[in-house]
Amino acid sequence: MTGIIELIAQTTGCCAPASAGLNETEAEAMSADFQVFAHPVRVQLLTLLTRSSEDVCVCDLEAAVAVKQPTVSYHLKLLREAGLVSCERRGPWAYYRVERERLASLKARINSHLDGWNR
Amino acid sequence: MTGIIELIAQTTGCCAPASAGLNETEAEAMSADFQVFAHPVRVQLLTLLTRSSEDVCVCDLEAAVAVKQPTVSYHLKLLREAGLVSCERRGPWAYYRVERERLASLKARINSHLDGWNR
DNA sequence: CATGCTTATCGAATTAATTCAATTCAGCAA
DNA sequence: TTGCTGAATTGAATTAATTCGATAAGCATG
Repeated sequence: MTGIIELIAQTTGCCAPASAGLNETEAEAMSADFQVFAHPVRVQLLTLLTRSSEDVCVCDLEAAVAVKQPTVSYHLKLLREAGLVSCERRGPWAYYRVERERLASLKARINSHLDGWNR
Repeated sequence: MTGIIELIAQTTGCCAPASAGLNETEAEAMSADFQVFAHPVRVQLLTLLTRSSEDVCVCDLEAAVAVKQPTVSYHLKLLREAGLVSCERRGPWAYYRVERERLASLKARINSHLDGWNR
């Protein structure tokens, strides 16, 4: 027997039963993964860090981007909270490095998100 | 002979010459690619569209997400401007579809961004 | 322990992104 | 035309993200 939804769909001439969607929580998790890379300064910082085999001093990071020190610190904090970088103090300086494992798993997750859009 | 920059670096005890960074324009282009997917509603819409072999009526898209019609329209516009979807009017309805080629090339671009962070 | 240096945090302002009621526009039917 | 329906746009408000001056916290040196 035909359900109400389908009947309505027939009546209105549009709107098929229900769609194979993503629930909001999944979608939020996915978009959050992309968010991390959705700002040029974070992209620059991450690029710099991944390209360096040594830990990088914050002053070098600051020198490489076009924003002031507190802003660099802010973006580094976001990257830290995302688990993508970690830091260590050596004397008055702070040295940052990429957490390559964590970055790799985020990349893997993003790849699987992208794969989900193959068809 | 040693340049001023290096001298200063030596003096301060930190800050190496210059770093293998990304220029701002490149970084902006990269982050813009991620931006597209950085909102749950766009992720939901795109998922729905890629999973459907048929064009999808806007009313179906609206039914699948938790925002009102103008908001859906707004996000569809962004996806359209990114070239990822296109639409066609059939009578009073609008039907959307993924532009799979465009989506594929964006995905490829994102993959190459991610690859750039391998080391 | 005062000073200077580097980085993190606070707080407040600015800017950008998102949301939706109201309206407009387009297509269709009477 | 008139009225109806679905979708886009407008405009204004809200919310989120970014920015940076000022300040604090940590460390080393004299």
